[in-house]
Amino acid sequence: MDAEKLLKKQQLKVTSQRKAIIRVLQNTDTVLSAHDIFSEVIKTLPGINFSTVYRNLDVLLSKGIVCRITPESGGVLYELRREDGHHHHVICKNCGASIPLEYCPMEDIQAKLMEKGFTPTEHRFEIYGYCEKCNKGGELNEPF
Amino acid sequence: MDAEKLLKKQQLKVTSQRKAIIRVLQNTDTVLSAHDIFSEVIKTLPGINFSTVYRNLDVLLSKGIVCRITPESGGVLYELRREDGHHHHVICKNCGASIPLEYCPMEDIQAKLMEKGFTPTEHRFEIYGYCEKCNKGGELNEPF
DNA sequence: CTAATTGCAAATTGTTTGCAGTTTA
DNA sequence: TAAACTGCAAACAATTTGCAATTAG
Repeated sequence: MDAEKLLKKQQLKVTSQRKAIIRVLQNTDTVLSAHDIFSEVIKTLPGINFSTVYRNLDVLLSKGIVCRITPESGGVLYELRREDGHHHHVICKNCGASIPLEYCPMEDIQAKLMEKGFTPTEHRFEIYGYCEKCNKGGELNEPF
Repeated sequence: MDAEKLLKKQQLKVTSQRKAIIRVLQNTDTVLSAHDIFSEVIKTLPGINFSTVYRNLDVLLSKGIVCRITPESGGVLYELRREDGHHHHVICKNCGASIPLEYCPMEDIQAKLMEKGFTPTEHRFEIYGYCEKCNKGGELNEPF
């Protein structure tokens, strides 16, 4: 779905800034920091401000258009949320590649938790490591 | 194990600040922010500085004495690392209670990832919700 | 005694806010 | 044209740093 449609669907005003941010996220299969996004967007929209990027990532997040990833090492990363249901991430520590994972561990333990009187509302499951490409050839970056 | 032994075992100098920080973590079963820890430690060690707390949390982390939790909602939380092997956390969003979980989802998919050429190095699995106590009675805090 | 550690103050980073002008629906 | 959105500059919170004095081994 293109940027404009995504925005309209969520009843958000269609601005050039929002379209640009979404396009950046659409044109990559890696997770990006707010800074990454800003420095990409500014190429096509030289006037844009950092606060606009932050504000829009927040609204996109609240509307479920993007999702947020917070690696143990710190920092906050974003990616476009896939429309096809709940899933988790496998993320390459070298190139940032984000691979969706269908498997969800909650199914296996939901019942057990409820038994103990704990009511789960959210969970996160993320896997970090090296993707096929980065495994093999060459130098590693370790950006996070 | 008492604070002093923990430090000696990791070949760290035993200072009153480090002992105090570890004791705070030992005397709770909830996850704590750096700020929480600081305001607790300062009660017994009035002169301690925030930077000392941060620096020491870093060394304790690197030595595996504490572990770090970063909820999706932001912020960084710490708790004493349990000695008994790998485990994950179930955390109450109301009172911060941290319940260890023996179950680890990696076993179930490790092989599948390797097949795809992905080499996992780390992972995280955290569950958030409400513990038995908070489920029932009373007002909720939602501190994170 | 020497290297590690601490307190202090200042710097830095990442993010958020108020406001006045601009744009979208 | 009203409400939403943006740029700007300033504020902010959390964390880090350099340095001189202190302390543990």
